[in-house]
Amino acid sequence: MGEKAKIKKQLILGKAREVFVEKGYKRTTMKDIVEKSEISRGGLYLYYENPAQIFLDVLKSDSAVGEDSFEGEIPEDATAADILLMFLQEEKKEILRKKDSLVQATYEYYFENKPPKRDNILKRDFETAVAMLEKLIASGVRSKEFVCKTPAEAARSIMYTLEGLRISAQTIGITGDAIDRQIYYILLSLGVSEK
Amino acid sequence: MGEKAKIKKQLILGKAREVFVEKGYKRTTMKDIVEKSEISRGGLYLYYENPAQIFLDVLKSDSAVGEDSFEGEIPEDATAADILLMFLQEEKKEILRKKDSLVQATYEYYFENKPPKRDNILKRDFETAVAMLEKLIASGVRSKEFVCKTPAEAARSIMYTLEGLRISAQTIGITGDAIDRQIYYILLSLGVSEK
Amino acid sequence: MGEKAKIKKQLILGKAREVFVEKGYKRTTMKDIVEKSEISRGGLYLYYENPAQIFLDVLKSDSAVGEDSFEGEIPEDATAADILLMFLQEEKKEILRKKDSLVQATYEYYFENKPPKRDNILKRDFETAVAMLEKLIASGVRSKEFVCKTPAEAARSIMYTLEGLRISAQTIGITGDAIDRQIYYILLSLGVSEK
Amino acid sequence: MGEKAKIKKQLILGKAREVFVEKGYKRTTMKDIVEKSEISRGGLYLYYENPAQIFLDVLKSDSAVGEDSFEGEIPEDATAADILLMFLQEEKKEILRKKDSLVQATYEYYFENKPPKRDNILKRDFETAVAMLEKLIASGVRSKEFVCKTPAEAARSIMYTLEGLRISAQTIGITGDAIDRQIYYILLSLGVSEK
DNA sequence: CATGAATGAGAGTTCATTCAT
DNA sequence: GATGAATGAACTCTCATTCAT
Repeated sequence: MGEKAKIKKQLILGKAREVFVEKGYKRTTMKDIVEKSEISRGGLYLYYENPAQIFLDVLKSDSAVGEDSFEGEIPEDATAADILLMFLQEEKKEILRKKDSLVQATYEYYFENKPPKRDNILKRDFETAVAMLEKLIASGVRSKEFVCKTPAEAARSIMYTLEGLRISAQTIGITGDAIDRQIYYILLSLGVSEK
Repeated sequence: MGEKAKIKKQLILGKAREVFVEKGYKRTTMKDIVEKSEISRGGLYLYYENPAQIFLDVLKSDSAVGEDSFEGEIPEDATAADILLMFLQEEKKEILRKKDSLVQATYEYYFENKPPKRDNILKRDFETAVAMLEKLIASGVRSKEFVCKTPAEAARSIMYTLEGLRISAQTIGITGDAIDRQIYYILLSLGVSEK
Repeated sequence: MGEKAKIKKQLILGKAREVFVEKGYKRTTMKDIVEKSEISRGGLYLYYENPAQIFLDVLKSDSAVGEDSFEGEIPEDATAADILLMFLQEEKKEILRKKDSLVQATYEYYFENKPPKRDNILKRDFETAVAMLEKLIASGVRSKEFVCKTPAEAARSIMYTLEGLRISAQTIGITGDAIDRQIYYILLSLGVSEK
Repeated sequence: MGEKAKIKKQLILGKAREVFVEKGYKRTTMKDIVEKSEISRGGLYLYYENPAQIFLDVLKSDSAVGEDSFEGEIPEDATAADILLMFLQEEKKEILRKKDSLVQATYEYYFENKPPKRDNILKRDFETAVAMLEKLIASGVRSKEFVCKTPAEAARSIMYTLEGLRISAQTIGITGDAIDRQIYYILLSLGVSEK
């Protein structure tokens, strides 16, 4: 029944995700998930021992989804600057998308459950993105599109800026324009002049 | 009366701050604050109606403290780059300081209590810092220390990066070295070469 | 499930009734009911959201009980005066019965929860009794037992008098004799002379 | 300082009355009275040991007011029927007057604090009114206005009816018309035909 | 006498978790 | 495996009452 269990878990996860998106992590109760999933109270415990476990699984499945969603859409002849711009604009959309976002819940979760070093999905995703950006920048430097002595730090800087924008969107609020200006500044810092 | 009440509020605030630092915002209960403050259950309600009110006051008093703490220490002959570096290193210390930090609680609070536009202390502090940095950068440009076409965006970029580092410290963890490298990259972006 | 729930509700209702009888409406706490019912604190909330809901259900079940309890006992050959007397003496018993009476709690409930027009059980019961009395008096008039030009008002007058006796029993106290004298006066007013 | 104390008590009583009228007996808290009276929390306890004592005093002062308020207004040449009608119409007004009425609070008080036999103000007032009515009816009988064999019971019947109307006004609601019809029925029962 | 800050018992309510069926 | 009724600890908040000033 490992098969059946997986299907059930998927079902729970999907519904739980909706709840987490809507209410964040802390405000979500087992009851909420039980009601959304149309599963029995006891049934939930057959698959998950506590709310944290559920959330972690939601996060995992989300992380898996995010990975390949980007790659496919890149045109053959795209320049490094094109790709970077695409990436940043994708991030912009996600930052502005308040609804249907796990951002808040994720932060909340990590506030409560301090980094278990390994198995820190957030960190893995972050590092993956950094590595990708670094390669991209390095390639842009090679093709003379970018000017950058430290692609590794540039990549990290971009990621921290995005992270800063993301959290700011949740707390102090942020406009699309403000993000655009930051995107512009990032490209500027890499020596890209015209837009 | 008003005087005494203020003193009592200060006392409660101090203790409440400790609790918020330790447990974050959501996990903190009135009971926690009551116990720490060595005040009676009902007594707390004489001064504050709910945890949100207490937290906001803690935040306010913290914001007030932060404001003037920096100014005094700047040497007369400090260059713009010196000052910027000092500011960034101050921030570094604060980012790394897990204990005695309200960061987490603050984010949690703003997750729950969405932007009251005005009176958003976080935003006000952010904008104040941006304005200060912008002036600093502009002055650095004038003195030929910095190269920067868009001081406003540069200032914001620095602030978003710091915000990204701050939240990362709470979620995926971060080292002092990593922050140093970002500081270095910021200066680099402003055209400062030797360190 | 629905079946079991109903049985449990009945059980709670029975115990809650005891508490309401003993302590009235306002002084009754959820805790009281919980303790009497030998149910858990949270358990009660599975069936009822607040004390008002419980009380209303107690009232409903009581109202249902009262309805048919009277009819069956009337002898075939009873005259209108006989029946009226029987009714009044039944009421007398109830008025004097301090213990096992929901009267006080009922009044208290309706003080707090002002007339929801429909669904006002008290009113419904009152009007039902008025209608019954009116028919009875009219029939008595036809059979020359009673003299009454306004059976509708006579019926209401009887009911208001009973209500007055009932509340007086709870506040200023009342004796069986006093009620008897009022019963006598009622019959007298309807032109019934010998007793 | 017995004099000063009395003045203070009067002040408290007046304000407390307002609160009791507005919120009833049980829902009224010491806090409410303190706030309305603009007296200190501790100060209240200097004069009254508990809410019951305050209410009883309010009731007493009210009872004193009611006593003489009626007598003065009777015209010299009024017949017994005139006076009775005046009395009943006065009562009607009071019954309909939901606001500015201590009725509910009074019932609530007597529910909680069972009749101390002596010193039952409610009873005393009731009996006073009964005695007055009895005299009135007897006088009416002598002047051939009324037909009544048992003025004592007639008087009591009127009072119970009024009591019934009063409580009904608070629970199931009642219209002015309905009261009028009862007044009409009372007069009819006393053999008064034209109105 | 008078004050009002402080107390603490106790009310209502919620929720993660268990366990008999 | 699956259910959902039941549990009880924990939380928020209120209020009569006290007592140092």
